[in-house]
Amino acid sequence: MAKENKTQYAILGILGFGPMSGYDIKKFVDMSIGFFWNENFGHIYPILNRLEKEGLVEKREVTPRRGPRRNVYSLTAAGKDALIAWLKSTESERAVRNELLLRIFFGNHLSTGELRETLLHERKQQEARLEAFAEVRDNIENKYPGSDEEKRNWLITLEYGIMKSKMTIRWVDQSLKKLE
Amino acid sequence: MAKENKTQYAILGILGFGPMSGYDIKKFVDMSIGFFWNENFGHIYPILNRLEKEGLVEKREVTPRRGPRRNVYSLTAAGKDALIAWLKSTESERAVRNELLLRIFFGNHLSTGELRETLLHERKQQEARLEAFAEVRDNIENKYPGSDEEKRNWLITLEYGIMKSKMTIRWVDQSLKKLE
DNA sequence: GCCAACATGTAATGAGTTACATGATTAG
DNA sequence: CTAATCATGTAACTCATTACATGTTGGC
Repeated sequence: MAKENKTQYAILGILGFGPMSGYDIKKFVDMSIGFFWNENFGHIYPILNRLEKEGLVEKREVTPRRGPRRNVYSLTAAGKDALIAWLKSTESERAVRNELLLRIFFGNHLSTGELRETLLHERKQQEARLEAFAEVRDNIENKYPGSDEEKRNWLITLEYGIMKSKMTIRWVDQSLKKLE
Repeated sequence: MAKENKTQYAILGILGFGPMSGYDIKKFVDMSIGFFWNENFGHIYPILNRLEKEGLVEKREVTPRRGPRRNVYSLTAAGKDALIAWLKSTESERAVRNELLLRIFFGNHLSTGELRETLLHERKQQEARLEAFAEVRDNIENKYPGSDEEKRNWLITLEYGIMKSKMTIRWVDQSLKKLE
């Protein structure tokens, strides 16, 4: 089990909510944690295969009378152990890279107007995110059938997103003042 | 010029402050923008070579009477153009991945105590960052010989770091309350 | 009939990290 | 003398993205 591969932990964690196909996993990511996590098929399918070989997930082929065949995966006991081990570990993220800050840092090559545009573009994006968060909250509170604990944890991650967007907007506004 | 490669833009931007060796570039990153950007030699040297072939930077070999030989690179006109084109562009970052939030989202596999530990560990890290920022500010205000404009932009990026750490600490505290 | 959504997979490529290899100089 | 810092580079590897290939089903 390659330690640095984060996709595998995301997959194990998502299978912790119940058996799913690779296709389902991608949908799950996009619809619930898409605002702070991304995955793609070209990575999900090979890793599901590897996890199966390692005995961390179990494959069951489902061939319905109608519709294409699906591979439904579920967590094994070993898979749950691996998931929990990672959850308890406190390795920090290795790559710290903020492209926006890099652009600002090199901003002396731009005019003040162009720098303002860069900041305002970011502001717009954060405002759009804030609007999207309303929909996520609606999903959690009304459409999601999980336990209170699961909802609480989801809301905590959502709150992080909201606070970060609001903070970024505040930062843009005070930075624009500094450019005057 | 491969579009997705961010290291190349970081290198061009840093050479915008003056001619430097690959070694200098790494030091520069670590000492100034290390809190939001990272680079390593295994990537810097090959990319400097490629940028030279593409005519975006110019190499000058310096062999001092004492000390090892150095390759000092400087921005060409084409290099500056490429830098400015990237600065003006507004492609957003592709990979959005927050490992801490992923752990929280899967937190139903941990006890409340273990979840609290995860949050408190993050809180400690952010407090350490806040202390480190004091040193960065000192660097900017007292040791850095650049223009006022350069200092202002640097301080703006620093302020982002400070606000984000403070926000994260607030988020941890209110999340801990939700776990009670 | 056609497009969107369902469903799985591979191949090519690129980005970035880590380990390794080499050698000079300086400070303690 | 030895450790740290200066200085450059390559090789092996992993992670992730994108494009491609293939086929089904349901709705308009």
